[in-house]
Amino acid sequence: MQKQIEKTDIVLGKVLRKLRNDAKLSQEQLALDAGLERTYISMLELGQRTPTIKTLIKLSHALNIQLSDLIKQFEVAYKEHNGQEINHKNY
Amino acid sequence: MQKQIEKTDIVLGKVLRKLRNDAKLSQEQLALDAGLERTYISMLELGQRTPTIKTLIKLSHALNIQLSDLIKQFEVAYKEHNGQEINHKNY
DNA sequence: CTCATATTCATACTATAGTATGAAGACATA
DNA sequence: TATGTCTTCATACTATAGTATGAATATGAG
Repeated sequence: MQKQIEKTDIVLGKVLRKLRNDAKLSQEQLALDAGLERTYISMLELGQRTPTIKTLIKLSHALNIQLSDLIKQFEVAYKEHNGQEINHKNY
Repeated sequence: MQKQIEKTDIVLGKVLRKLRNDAKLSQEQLALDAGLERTYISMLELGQRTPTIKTLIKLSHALNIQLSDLIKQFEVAYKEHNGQEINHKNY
């Protein structure tokens, strides 16, 4: 019985990856800017970790975005993800 | 050297308490609705814990509010808290 | 192909989020 | 005083967030 990966984590990971790509940062650079670990960024983007609000604040700073905007994008992506599930394979 | 309580946690705790009072819920009722522990709600409101985004989602559902709205209120409260620090003792 | 950079995987570890229980304090109301 | 409801405190525990290191895999440029 391996660790269950939850949809919220998957969706959040995708949002974070998009924001990082938009900012043209590597995972390593983002990790440095946010004061986090290289591999932890990877795990977050893969939906294998659930960040605390403090970690999200660090990330939003490093990504030069408001935390509430990050969360808004998460909410939107979460709804879209729901709709997709009916007809698409998600990968 | 006791555990350092951080401002983000203090501010978030105050926001959560206000939202709960507005919703006219006891800590115990909110805990039940959100699927969390009675005492954990207390610790959150006292700024002694840093919730994950998953926990915040549970709380926002139980409080019948959008997560992004909760976060917005946090951001506003955080700025207000900054302003106060210059002239007031904060308690 | 080679070389460099970016990302993922594996593993082990430390710090802290969140559970669980009970008792102590606070604050009303009778 | 007493009784009930709500909140905090104390303590111990389990689950998981986040660190740390190195190697494996992927991707892209020359």
